[in-house]
Amino acid sequence: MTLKQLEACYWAIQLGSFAIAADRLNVTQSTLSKRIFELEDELGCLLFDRSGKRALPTETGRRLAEMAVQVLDLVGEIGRVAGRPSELRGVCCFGVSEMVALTWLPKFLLLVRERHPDLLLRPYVDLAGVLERKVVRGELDFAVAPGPGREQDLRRDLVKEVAFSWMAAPDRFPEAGVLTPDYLSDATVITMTDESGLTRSFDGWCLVQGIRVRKTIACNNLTTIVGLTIAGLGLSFLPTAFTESCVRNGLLRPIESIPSFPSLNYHFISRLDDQRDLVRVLRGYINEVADFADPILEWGGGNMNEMNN
Amino acid sequence: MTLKQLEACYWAIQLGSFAIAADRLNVTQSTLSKRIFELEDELGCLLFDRSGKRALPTETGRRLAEMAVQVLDLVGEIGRVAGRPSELRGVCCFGVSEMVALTWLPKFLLLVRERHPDLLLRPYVDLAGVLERKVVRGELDFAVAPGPGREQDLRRDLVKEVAFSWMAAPDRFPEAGVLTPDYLSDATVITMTDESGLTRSFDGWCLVQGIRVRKTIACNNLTTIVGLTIAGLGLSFLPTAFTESCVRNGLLRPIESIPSFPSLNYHFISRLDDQRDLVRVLRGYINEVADFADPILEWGGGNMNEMNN
DNA sequence: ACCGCTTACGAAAATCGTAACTATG
DNA sequence: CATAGTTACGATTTTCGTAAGCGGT
Repeated sequence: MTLKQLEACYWAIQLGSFAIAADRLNVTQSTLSKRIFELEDELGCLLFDRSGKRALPTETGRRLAEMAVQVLDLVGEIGRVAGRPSELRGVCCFGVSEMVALTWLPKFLLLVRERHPDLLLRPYVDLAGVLERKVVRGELDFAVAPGPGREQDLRRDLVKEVAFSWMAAPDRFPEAGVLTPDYLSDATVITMTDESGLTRSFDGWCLVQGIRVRKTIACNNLTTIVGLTIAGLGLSFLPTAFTESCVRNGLLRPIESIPSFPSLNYHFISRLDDQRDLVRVLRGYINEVADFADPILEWGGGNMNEMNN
Repeated sequence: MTLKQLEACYWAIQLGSFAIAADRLNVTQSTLSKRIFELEDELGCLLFDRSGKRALPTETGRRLAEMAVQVLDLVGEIGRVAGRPSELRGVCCFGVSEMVALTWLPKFLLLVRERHPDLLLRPYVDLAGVLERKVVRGELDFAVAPGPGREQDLRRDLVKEVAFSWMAAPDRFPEAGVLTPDYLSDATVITMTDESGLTRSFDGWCLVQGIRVRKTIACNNLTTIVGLTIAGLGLSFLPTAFTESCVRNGLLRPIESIPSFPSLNYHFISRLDDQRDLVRVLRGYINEVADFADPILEWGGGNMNEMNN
């Protein structure tokens, strides 16, 4: 019996698929299949029922997985206790919301490349809801996205509270004005599409305030929304820090609202059953970079100004 | 990190010697040394201090061993839960007292050879005290010997209570006599040597009875003692079952004593920290054969009778 | 000089991935 | 016919034992 076999069996059961488990362990499906077979062979009992299309774990398999995770946890702890510098290798697929991609991600990638040269990172940018589902399925190792999410059974660690505020092109909103529910119900609001954490937050806010917004433009791309807002197509709620340069350059004006738009908590989202060093270490790095990273975009180039008529 | 590495580190620390640990794991010292080095290399810290002659575990090494044993126990349990038939392989060195060697051992060896053809057994016959020390040192995987022993830190599982009685050649003791302390203090008693469990029991018995035996012949070989007793050189206390054929053939006569000689508990002796399947399974077999095995020797050949003058 | 551990090296075995294959829905 | 898992097979890698080496007592 080897640790690799136990690992293979455990993840195959947790993720419900040989293929996804193989991906996660950075081996081919053939290798994973063989490891599981070896384990079955040694134990002399079937761990999976292969009669159907998918391989379903048997009762024995499930019991084994429960014990296997204890073994794997212990082994991970041994490494930690011995003060191993956690040299991560292989491929790590993870998800980020667009705000994260445009602010924390670059520093994060630099940090990881510096500390773990043999780890290949594959960031995947999408809306929070999509990311969460992919983490649940095991297609992503983790995600950084605004919460609260819809999926249960995910571990969420607060990374940072991100302040949002309403924004508009300066000529679209009275200089000293305050955004009231009344005004809002008549204005065009540019939101992200449904799966987005921002939109979820917005919907909740409207519900609580009793506001019904009539005209919305929904777009799945935050950068585009900023562009549309700068172009004067409507109001939007945007991360304050993220749009700081726009405000500084006079492209956007933050608008006070009553009540103010709530800040949004960004989380490091991972599977509850995922005790891997990979996840633990990268979680730490995300926290590290979230405190300092600035947006990578400088808004306010010539073209933008030309659009802004 | 592999299970083999953890196993190597654990036993090297428990047994205090690479060489003995290697023996126990059925690998060469070179292999064990390399496994430990690989582990140290991966963890990036020393597990042993090699400055002296022996390799002494470092603090980190000791902590690792504590966690490693948990891992190994769990893995063993996984095998058990999955209903593995425990195919034992390699070499197993174990000790038996002479009584055991001449009664239970043959059936035990047959049983093991039948159920585990790939396991090579190396029985080693010696006195209980010697066996115990070798188990402590790790030179023997286990021993079957009469208790109570001297060594602490050994696990003792009762195998069987063995009845003893005083024996003498028929013409050396009055037919209907009863052995009294008085008589005993004047008679020649044939005992085993000091390290023997029988002798320990005898010494204890004398102490409690307040008997001081003046003339003793001490021999380290039970079969020889039987022969000496048959030859009429003195009294001895022998396992009742073991000498049954002698009594039947008129070579020995059991002598009632007041108080009677206590029975002796034979134990399966193993290290407290030894959770291996090997030990667990063989312990079961010993219990199995101890209930049925008869002595392999038939006493009473012609030569013996000639001696008995 | 002996004992205990390490190193060097070659043989044997295991591991792993590509690609072809089978079965299910 | 697309998806999920298995099998075949060859190449790389790992593992292991022999034998020599090395340092400490």
